[in-house]
Amino acid sequence: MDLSIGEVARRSGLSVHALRFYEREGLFANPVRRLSNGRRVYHEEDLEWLAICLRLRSSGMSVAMIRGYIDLVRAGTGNERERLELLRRHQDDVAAQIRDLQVTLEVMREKVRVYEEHVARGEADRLWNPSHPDGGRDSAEVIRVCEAASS
Amino acid sequence: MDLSIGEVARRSGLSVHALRFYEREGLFANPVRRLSNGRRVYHEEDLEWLAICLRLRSSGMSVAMIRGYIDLVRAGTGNERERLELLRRHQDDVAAQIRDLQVTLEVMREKVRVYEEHVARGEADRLWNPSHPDGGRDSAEVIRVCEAASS
DNA sequence: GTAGGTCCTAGAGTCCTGTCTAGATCAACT
DNA sequence: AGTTGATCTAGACAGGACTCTAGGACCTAC
Repeated sequence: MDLSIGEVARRSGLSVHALRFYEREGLFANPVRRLSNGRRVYHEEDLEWLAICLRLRSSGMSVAMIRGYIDLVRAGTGNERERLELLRRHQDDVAAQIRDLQVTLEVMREKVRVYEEHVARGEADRLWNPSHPDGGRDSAEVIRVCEAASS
Repeated sequence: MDLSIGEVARRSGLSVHALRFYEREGLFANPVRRLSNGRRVYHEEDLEWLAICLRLRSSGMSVAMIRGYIDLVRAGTGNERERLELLRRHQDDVAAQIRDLQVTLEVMREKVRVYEEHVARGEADRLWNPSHPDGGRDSAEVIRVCEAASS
């Protein structure tokens, strides 16, 4: 049931360096135990916590903020409202990120649509006229087309 | 119609430092023009492009990738397929980010729900017994509760 | 007993994205 | 004339999150 740092690295996707770094930064709730020879010993629950940790990180919570949360947990009972506050703030933050990305996704879809048309038109031009003259179509126009997609 | 760097900073939300930095990094499609005294002159279309730029940045496209795109644009017609490829990749990337954040949001909601219950229970305990004894409820349990929310 | 693989620590290095500083120029008020 | 405020350049500095290095220990297998 004991896991070595290499094992945890393999299963969590973090590097052993990152695991030691996270430990130094105080991101483990229960301090990592050691064998008599100094080697770290992890358990399944550490992997579970790491999975959450990675989710928090990938959703934009900084290492410092995660430590803030863990510090509260370590402080024991009595600060649950604070933890809840922190979690709620991050929840709101994630929701805001999603909204923003959805707008961006629409912008990207529109830009891609415009470019697809442009490329299709280019292909058509080429079919008609294999020497594909530039005919006044320059990069400035394309940029304008791109910008139009954002409005 | 001409805009100073300060004006653009104010309206774009970027700092003047960042604007000069973006220029050095080649993020402007049409090179920024100068007055005879060396000061930069911007126009509305620069602001429009900056708005897109900020969207690309905030959706995780690196400065280097944006430059890659702009380099294609500057190279003129003929590489539209490449640009389209690049835009599509980012579109997919944004879609993936949204999916991931939606999972995270669910996890957060669950954690918040569990904590709300926990806090409510704590309040109830306190009502029953104002000296709020710890009664075996320690931080380890809370962590386990948190982790449970992620499975 | 020695080669290979995993691990340890402390601390240096890297990459990205800005941000800030110093010293100079220029235009506009007072 | 002097002060203020915006701008310029080149380059130093910063912060976040790793990533890597050096030098050493330890275990296993051949």
